[in-house]
Amino acid sequence: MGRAPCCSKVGLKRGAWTAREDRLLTNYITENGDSHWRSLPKKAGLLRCGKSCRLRWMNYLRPGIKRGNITPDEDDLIIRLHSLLGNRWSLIAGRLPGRTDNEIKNYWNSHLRKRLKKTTKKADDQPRKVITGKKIPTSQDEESANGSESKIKTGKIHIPKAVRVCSVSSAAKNTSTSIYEYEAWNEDENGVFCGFVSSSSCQTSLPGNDDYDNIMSLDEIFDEYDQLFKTDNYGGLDSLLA
DNA sequence: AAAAGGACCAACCGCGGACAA
DNA sequence: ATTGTCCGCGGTTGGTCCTTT
Repeated sequence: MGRAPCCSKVGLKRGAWTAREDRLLTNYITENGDSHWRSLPKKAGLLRCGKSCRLRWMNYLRPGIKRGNITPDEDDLIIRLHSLLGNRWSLIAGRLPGRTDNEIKNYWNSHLRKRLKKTTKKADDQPRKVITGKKIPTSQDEESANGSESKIKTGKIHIPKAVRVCSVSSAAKNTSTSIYEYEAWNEDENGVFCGFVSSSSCQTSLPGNDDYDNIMSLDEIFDEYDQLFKTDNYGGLDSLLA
C-alpha cells in the first residue's frame, strides 16, 4: 500500500547552502538529472531534504537562471500578467525567461506591491468597472482578502487557481508547454454560487538552456495572455500550439 | 560611530493535486 | 476505491545588508 515512508527530517541540515553543497548537487543533477528529489540528497551525499535540494536547484543552480536586476520591460510585464493571473507566480515566471517564481514573488512583494498601492490609490476613488453586474475588486479589496480570494462588496469573485490540463513538448521551438485552465466565479454574501465571471486557458513555456532565440517579445507575451482571457476555453490555445 | 529601522531575498513551511501501490 | 507519498506551488520567515537618525 502506498510508497515507502517519507524520510525523517532528523539530522538534516537547514539554512544557507555552502559552495560545497552547491557543487555536490550540481554535479549529481548534471550526471543523473533532476528527478526523484526524495532520494536525491542521499545519492548526492547531501544532508538535506529533497524539498530543500529542489528549491536550491530550481531557484539558484539551474542553468539559464538570470541573475541581476529586473529590467523595465520585465517589470512592466510582471505588473500586467499579475493583473490577469493574480498570484500565479509560476505562470508569470514561465513567461519571463531565466526568472524564477520565487524571484518574481519577492520582487512583487518588495517593489511592485508598494508602488502599485500608491498609484492605484487615486484610481480606487473612481467609479468601478462592472462585469456581469458585479463590482471589480480594488487593490484594497485584494489587500484585505485572504490568499487568492478577493472579497467584493456584493459578494466575492474567486481569482482562479490554475489547473494543469496537459503538458506538450515542442522540439521545434525547444519549449515545454503546460496548458492551464481557469474559471472565476461569483458567490453571493451567503457563499452561494451565482455565475461565472470568465473562463479561460493559457500556456506557459520554459525555453531550453541559453536558447531564447525563439521566444516572443514581452509585449507579445502579454497580448497572448490577454487574448486567451478573452476567448473561450481552448479556442485561443489551439493557435498557440499549432 | 553606533544603534534602529527598513528593505531585500534565500530558504522554509504547509497545503493540495497527482500518482503509485 | 483507498491510502499514503511525491511534487509543485504560494505564503511566510529570518538573516543580512543598507539607510537613516
